[in-house]
Amino acid sequence: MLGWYPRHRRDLPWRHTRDPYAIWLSEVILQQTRVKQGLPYYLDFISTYPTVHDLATAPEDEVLRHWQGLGYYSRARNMHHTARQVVQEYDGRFPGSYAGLLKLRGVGQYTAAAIASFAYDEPVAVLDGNVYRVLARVFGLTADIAAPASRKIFQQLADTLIPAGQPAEFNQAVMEFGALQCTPAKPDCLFCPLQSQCFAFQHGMVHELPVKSKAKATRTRHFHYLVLRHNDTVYMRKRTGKDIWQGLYDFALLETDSSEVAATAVVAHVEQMGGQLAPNRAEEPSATFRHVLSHQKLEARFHPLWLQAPLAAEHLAASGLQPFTLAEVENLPKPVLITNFFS
DNA sequence: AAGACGGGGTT
DNA sequence: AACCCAGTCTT
Repeated sequence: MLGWYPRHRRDLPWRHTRDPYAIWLSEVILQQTRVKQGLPYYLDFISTYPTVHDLATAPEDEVLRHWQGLGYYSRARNMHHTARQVVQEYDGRFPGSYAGLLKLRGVGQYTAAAIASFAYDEPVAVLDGNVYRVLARVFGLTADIAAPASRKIFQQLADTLIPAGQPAEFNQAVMEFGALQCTPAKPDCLFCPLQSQCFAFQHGMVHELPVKSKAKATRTRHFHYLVLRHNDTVYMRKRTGKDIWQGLYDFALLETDSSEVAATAVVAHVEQMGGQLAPNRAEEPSATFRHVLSHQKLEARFHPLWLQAPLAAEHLAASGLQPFTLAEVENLPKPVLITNFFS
């Protein structure tokens, strides 16, 4: 690994720093995210918030707006919380050990190991999708990598493999090797330096390893968005609660179990929110927007609805709706589905 | 231990 | 359509 890595490593900005803040930022962004997708976000964040103090003092909406489109938005909310905590309770300095880092919200075993090894040279092995795959193939481990109980098998092995004094180099090497050489599909076994010692290659099991149980099927949800308008105002709502897209803005929502919704149900919902529809301004609902999440399929239709008068303050409070101009909407953090609707 | 949580790229 | 990605948190 240590021979392969210097010859193949990509030149990435977070590889030029030992600053735990910058490393933490990159690692949180890269959780469940490919380097290619995360790189522009990292560059934006590190330039907008060069220090943990800059991030800590930013409003949450602004942080989410910068995160928009990257997905798994709890990462951004947890990251923001941790920045504030580091400033307020840790005097602006990140914990200096794996155990200390693990206490931070949004920092799990992988991220704690990454920061501890990259920034502090602590000899703890990172275990991400790449490392699981490389170890399973090279050593012929058949434990189901989707099962939490399998982690300790891989972690124990990985920890013993770290060469003395080079945890940062080794951890990055294995991940890079998994990302570029020992890929999930069509790994480059022909030119692999581990060919002769790789269990999977020697036993013709490259495509059977790693073993990973399949995820549960996803469900389909039907969204009917009520796009309430009055003159230049559009009403939107910040999503709270335990559903998807916490902290992002969308419209008043009528969720049904089919792609159709009765016009009377739409009117009733508007009136329940204190709205009166303007006469003779009925518009057809949009075509269906399909949006796929990891665990849900969404089918959304947007119903343009013109109000006769602005919504009163008491009704805004009750429904959670807030009035915005289109220019303001631009700066709100929104799910990609909503962004697609506007464009 | 199992589910929830995004969006984009590859095969 | 299935799989995967520099995973973590909640239940």
